Amino acid sequence: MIESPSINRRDQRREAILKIAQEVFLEEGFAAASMSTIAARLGGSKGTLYNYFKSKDELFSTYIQEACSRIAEDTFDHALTDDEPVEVVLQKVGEGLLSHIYSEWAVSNFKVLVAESKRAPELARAFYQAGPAIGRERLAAYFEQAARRGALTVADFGRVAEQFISLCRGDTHLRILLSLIDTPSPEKIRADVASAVKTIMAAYGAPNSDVSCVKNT
Amino acid sequence: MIESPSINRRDQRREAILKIAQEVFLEEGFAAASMSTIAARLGGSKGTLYNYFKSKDELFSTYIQEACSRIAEDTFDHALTDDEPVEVVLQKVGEGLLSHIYSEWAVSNFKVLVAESKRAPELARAFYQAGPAIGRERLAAYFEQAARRGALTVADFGRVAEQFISLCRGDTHLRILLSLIDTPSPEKIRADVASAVKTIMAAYGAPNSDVSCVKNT
Amino acid sequence: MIESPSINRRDQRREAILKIAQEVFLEEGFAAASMSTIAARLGGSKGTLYNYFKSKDELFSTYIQEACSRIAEDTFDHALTDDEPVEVVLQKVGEGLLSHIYSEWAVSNFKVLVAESKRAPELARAFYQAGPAIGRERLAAYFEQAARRGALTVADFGRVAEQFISLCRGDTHLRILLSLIDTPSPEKIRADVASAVKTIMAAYGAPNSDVSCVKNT
Amino acid sequence: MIESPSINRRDQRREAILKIAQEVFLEEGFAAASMSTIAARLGGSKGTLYNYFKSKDELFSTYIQEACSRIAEDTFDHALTDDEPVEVVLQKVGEGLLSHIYSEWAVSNFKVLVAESKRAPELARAFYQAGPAIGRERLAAYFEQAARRGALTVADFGRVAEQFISLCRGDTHLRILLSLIDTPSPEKIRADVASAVKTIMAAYGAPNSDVSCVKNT
DNA sequence: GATGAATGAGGGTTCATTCAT
DNA sequence: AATGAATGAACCCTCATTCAT
Repeated sequence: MIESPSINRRDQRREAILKIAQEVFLEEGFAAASMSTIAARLGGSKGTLYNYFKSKDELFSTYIQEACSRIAEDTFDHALTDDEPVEVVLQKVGEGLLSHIYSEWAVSNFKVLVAESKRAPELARAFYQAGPAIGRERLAAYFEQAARRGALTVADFGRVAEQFISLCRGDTHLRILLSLIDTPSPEKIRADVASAVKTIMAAYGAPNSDVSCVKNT
Repeated sequence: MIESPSINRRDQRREAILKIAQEVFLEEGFAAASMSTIAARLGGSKGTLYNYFKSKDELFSTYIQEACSRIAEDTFDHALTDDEPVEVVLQKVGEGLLSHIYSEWAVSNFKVLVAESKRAPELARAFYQAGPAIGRERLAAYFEQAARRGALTVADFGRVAEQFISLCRGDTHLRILLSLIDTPSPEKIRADVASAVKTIMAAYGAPNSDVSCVKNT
Repeated sequence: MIESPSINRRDQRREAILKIAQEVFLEEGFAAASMSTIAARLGGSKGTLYNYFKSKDELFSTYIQEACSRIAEDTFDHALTDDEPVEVVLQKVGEGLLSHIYSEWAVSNFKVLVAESKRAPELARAFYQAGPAIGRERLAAYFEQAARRGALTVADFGRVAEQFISLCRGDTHLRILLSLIDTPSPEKIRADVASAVKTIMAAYGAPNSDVSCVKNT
Repeated sequence: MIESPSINRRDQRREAILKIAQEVFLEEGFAAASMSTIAARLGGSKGTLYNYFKSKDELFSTYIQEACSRIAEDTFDHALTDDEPVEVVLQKVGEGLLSHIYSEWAVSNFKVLVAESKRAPELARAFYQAGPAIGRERLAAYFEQAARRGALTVADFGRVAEQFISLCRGDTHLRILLSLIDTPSPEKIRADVASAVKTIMAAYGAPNSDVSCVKNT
């Protein structure tokens, strides 16, 4: 019934190592991060690291994969409801999205992935599948429903989903990646998203909808 | 009046070093690039490198700065003319823009900058100012003119410029940064831009314009 | 009278460890063999190894000593009979000897001993006493008997025994030690021994003997 | 005309490194020898070693190859003359041979080669070709000439050459390889060779020869 | 100005060994 | 008796940097 405590202990240690490793990788990037640094911060010896992970590469890739699984958490789902006007839904979704991808963790993560993408494209792919790809698909599905309801006049749902997300990110994401600005304030995020929503609605909103709002329900 | 020839020689050598350094940095990234590799490719000795650049860091930052100055080349100017319909102009501009930022050189460059942005944010800033910022300003100026002419109903020119560029990049830029895809084909670029143009025109095109095209000229 | 079963168990485990250790030492040599490898193959933990053997050195030396005791098995005795002509006896003995010292096990063993002889000469001595020395003595005793019978004209029995063995080994042993050839075929062994026998008989055979000397050929 | 002194210097340094490396390899064997040890004994840094040799393996293999070329020095040629009786020639040759292969250098060398022969059989082969193989061939050629002169009744020259060498080595070589005895005294060598010569002559000496054959015994 | 030998700190990794459980 | 996590020293190797020539 009860898991062997030793297994628990081992898992805990492993998690602790991964946590430290994540910190160091995020701070310094893969190449500059050293196993010595990680071990020192862990308060353990380098040998211990190698008891849990075969190599620096494996440690890195394990961390990335765990990170990916964390990304998939539903940034979208709870917001993607037909109960509210499209603008409202998009605003919520957009804000949630930006809050997530602008978080310090996600940004550092992304930078590391970009830096190592040539060396380890499969990690980058895993990240993309777990994150951006899923988000876009869900949003596209929402657009499809909205179009069926007549709330939007959209033909290529995937494309418009991509466009909405791109509009939300705008230049800001780029500037964050380049460390030119810090995490934007909620107000800035709200404004950027509002702007994106306005453009999308202007382009694809149902023309006869007074307030571009779904009437039913 | 005449520069001492020895100084000329020195400059030439310096340029040669920078050229090689650029190649190596682009291929391997800052951390993985080694002074030995650069010297070997140069056909010179490591000592020589240090005669021209105090350190690896200085060599890197010099290269980035030179790269930035090359970015500012007018991707936009020749296309940004009032002589053609807005859609046509935007299509041209968008294609030119994407061709540029999707070029192998620009992509590698950008990756390196992202990877090193924490270590050297001033380089990233220089890049941003020399590249994206200028492009956006010029496009904004064009939108302003177009709005004055009545060809567009745009209030915040800078914002729409940003939106247009973001729409052009879409997800593709992201996937390139992650090494998930290679440089897109001209057809793909054309289609992406066309999509962006359509959206922008749908959102901001002058309503009474039949073909959303400026009539004069 | 009866050994405690726990002690039996302990001995069995100890033997199992030695068996695995032998395999690994033979395959990889002392330096390259690691306690981790041995433990892994054993299906146990490294800690267990240290419960049975104080150190890697002790494990190694125990294995060598056990190996030595196995060497002494009578390669010679059954063949060393006065019932047959000297040539026949020598041929049999020589073939038995070479088959033994050319076996994979003996070769690997010998290589390891040579490699580690400086570090642990007492092991090498144990091996030599248990193997080559005994073999030579028995052969010398046989020569003595043969000489008494008049079948051979030998004065220094030990010397001739040594010579016969050396002739049998020839260059082949050397080449095996250097991994230049694999275990020779029985035909090759037979021929080498025949050659050695012929030389020994030519040098030491009783000239007028029609008892101890094969007539044909 | 004059070699660049810098090249000379480099070569000298390289030779110095090889010399030290040889010492360490001979003392400790390949596996146990460490680059740190070599560097320390050299009075230089590890980095320097790697400026001259790409890896420990390359350093080792270079040393072995240089050692091989040193082996080929004519142990035999000057002695292999037809001007003297066969016994005398063989005695000289045998003593020269044993002096050489029993030298501390050759013994250690051989041990190292045996230890590493699995890992690097090509080195072992190079050694064998440069040393034992050549020696045997030269001796075989001498036997052929002697047989033509009627001084010996030998059919298979190569075989007898091998036999003579094996007889010379006897058990002594084995015991040296196992570190059971030190380099034998000249007297011991002389006696061992004499014994080998006697056996060979007894077996293959021309019976009626009064020139090349010892009469007594 | 150019060289390239030399350095030494630090990289990732392995391994015999210990010890609490 | 058995485990296996932890250690830390040592391993081979790389690299930015210096300096005498």
